[in-house]
Amino acid sequence: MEINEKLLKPYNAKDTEERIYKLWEDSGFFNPDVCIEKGIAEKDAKHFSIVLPPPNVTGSLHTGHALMIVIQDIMVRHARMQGLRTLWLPGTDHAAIATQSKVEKILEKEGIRKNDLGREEFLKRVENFANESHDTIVNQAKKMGASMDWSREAFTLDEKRNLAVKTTFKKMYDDGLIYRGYRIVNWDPKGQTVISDDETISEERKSKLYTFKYGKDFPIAISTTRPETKVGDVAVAVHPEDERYTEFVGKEYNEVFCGVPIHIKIIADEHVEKDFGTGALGVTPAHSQIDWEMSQKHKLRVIPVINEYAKMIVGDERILNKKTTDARATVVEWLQAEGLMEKEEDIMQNVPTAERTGAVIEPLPKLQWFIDVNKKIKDRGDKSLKELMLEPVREGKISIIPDRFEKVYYNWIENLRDWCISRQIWYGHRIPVWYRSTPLTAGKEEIYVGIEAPDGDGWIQDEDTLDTWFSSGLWTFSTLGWPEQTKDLKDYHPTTVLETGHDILFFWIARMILMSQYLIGEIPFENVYLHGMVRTADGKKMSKSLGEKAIDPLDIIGKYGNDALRMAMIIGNTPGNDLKLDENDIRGYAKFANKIWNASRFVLEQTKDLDLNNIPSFDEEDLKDHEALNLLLEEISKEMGEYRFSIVAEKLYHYFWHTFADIIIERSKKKILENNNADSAKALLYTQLITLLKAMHPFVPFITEEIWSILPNKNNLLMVEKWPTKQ
RNA sequence: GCGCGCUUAGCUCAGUUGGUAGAGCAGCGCUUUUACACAGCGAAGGUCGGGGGUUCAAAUCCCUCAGCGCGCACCA
Repeated sequence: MEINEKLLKPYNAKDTEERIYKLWEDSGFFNPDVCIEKGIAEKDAKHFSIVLPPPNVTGSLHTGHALMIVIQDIMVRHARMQGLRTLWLPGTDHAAIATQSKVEKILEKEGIRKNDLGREEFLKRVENFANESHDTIVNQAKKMGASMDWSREAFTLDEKRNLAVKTTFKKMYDDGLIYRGYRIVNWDPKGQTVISDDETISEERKSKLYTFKYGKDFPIAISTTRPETKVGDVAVAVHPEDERYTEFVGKEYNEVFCGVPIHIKIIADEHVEKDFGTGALGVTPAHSQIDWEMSQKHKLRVIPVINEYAKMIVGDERILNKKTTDARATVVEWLQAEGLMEKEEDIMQNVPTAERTGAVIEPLPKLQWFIDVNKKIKDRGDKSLKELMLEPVREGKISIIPDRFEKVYYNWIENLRDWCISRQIWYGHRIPVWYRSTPLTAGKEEIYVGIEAPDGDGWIQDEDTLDTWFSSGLWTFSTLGWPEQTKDLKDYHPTTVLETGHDILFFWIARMILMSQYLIGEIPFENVYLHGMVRTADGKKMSKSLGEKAIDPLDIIGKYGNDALRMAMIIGNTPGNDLKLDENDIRGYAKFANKIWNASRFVLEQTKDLDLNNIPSFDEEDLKDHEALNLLLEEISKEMGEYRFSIVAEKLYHYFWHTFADIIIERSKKKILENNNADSAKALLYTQLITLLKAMHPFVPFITEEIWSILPNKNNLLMVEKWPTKQ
């Protein structure tokens, strides 16, 4: 047999990778049905399934996505080689707010506002953008070598997922878990929508704490950072045990605050901290969460004074229609002029901002849809959603890697409040609720909740859409066909591993556990593997705002090859810890690919006359190395099962280079040249190469598959060979 | 305020039941030997953040302090 001429040239990752991916894709082996049909996996083999955390259709994939694809592809390829029924299900996320605001920004450049277009036309634009992003993403994922079953691809906003969403909404509504309520919510004045608690980020900012009285004769001074909201005050709260103020509790006062008449009652409430400011708190029920709660308890009036654009809606020309920040300056001036201001001090304050738009959150009272996380659910053993989320992790049915995140998870659930799910944006799953008020309903509104629009005239559907995480929460089973009881659902759920970044533990993982436990009464996944954030060499979080410093995964792949990027992302990267990605490392692992290529060339040249049907036995020296590799296989097989990919990759790297290439190949040269146990040496070269190609395949799939394709007596693709065990 | 993580060779990081410190990259020296100069070989480099404790033995367990990072809560 002649040496394949490919081997005579240096390894060219760029040319090879595209060809190899096509080979895999055409083989159909990404689809477990094909694997079963062709005898790669047994029909009754254990399943191994992963749903891809769907990338947002907001553009393209970044290094974070590349990392997630690499880790999952390693798991999936390893499982497939073990003969498991292996499914990796891809998809994309409509990412409601993120995508809509992206398109709004693009339109803005053309001078178009979404209201100019109208809902329908705007949504068309968003869908076009989403489709383009989707195509880019799929293309990129393929370039990254992802062995996903594209035939099962899903989208969080396609028809099937929409049915899942509506079915869920209706069931939750019927069970009394979804309700409509008027209360203080996080309003994003820039995004013009409500957002959930988890979508806010608190930012530390310098701020001024003002201490003053409402009027000259008012007995108590209060402290606040937002004097402009005081036109909506209805009470002053003091601690019940604060002796300074006991005599005033229960008294009521009329004042005119910066031109606005206000009526203030002095109340006692344990929420108040005696030591903060003056120990007295002006209660603004419409614009503060805590004040709202106090107002409910003490039966106080709620007076909204700020609107959705963060502008004042009360007062005279000095403050009316002014932005809150401008109104604040006016009120401060007025307080100073009136001699009411007692103190102005600089403080550091944590201000909640919107995760997506960066705008300062304006707490506003609004009528929104919520999920009740505390209500006991009858057909779930009288447990609440909170308990359903907590239980499987506590009982070890779901294990989180690294396990320190279990504590974080518990802590989040303990502090969890009802989940606000309605959003005032256009792109997303429209809330399946219809309203009607007719003379017959006597001014009261009729409500209909259902999968389809109700019969009859006059019904108007809720304008709002659902929080994007509502549909994401269904992902492990909506992708498998639920609410239909499909074969896939039976075959692949609960999924084996959920692999994602630790930053979406609450957003997504918790919501998936909630939905799965509630809707189908089982866990969504057995294991959660959390990777860290990808950072640049100087420690910055990799993101587009970094511009040139951010590494584009496709650039890197073009330059050094996918296999090199994979090794750089896996070695030295442990779950939960951030990864600093340095181009130098990637360059280093490109050398490794080259080493594999050259060593393989040598082995294939030396063993071309080897009788593969009758491989000679090893001499004593070679037998030792044969057994050393067996030992290594034993170790790494165990470590693969423990998700210790960094260790495995490093061991394989080290063994291939410093044992196989440095020692075994070097020794074989001498033996073959001197014709001293040359057969044994050749046998060892060949068997070790075969074994190492298999073991390395999940980590460096392209180059190993390419070398495999050159081997004389292969019967199939390397990707479906059996994972090597002791021989 | 509560909690978590990190601190190991110049840089980036491994180090899972405690048993004489590991890898990659960079740097240094030598070698163009026919798989590979996208290489090989060799040497150098660390009181494992400080202090204390448990132990025959601690990077590893416990306490404490410090620096950095993160999460949650508060946010008048």
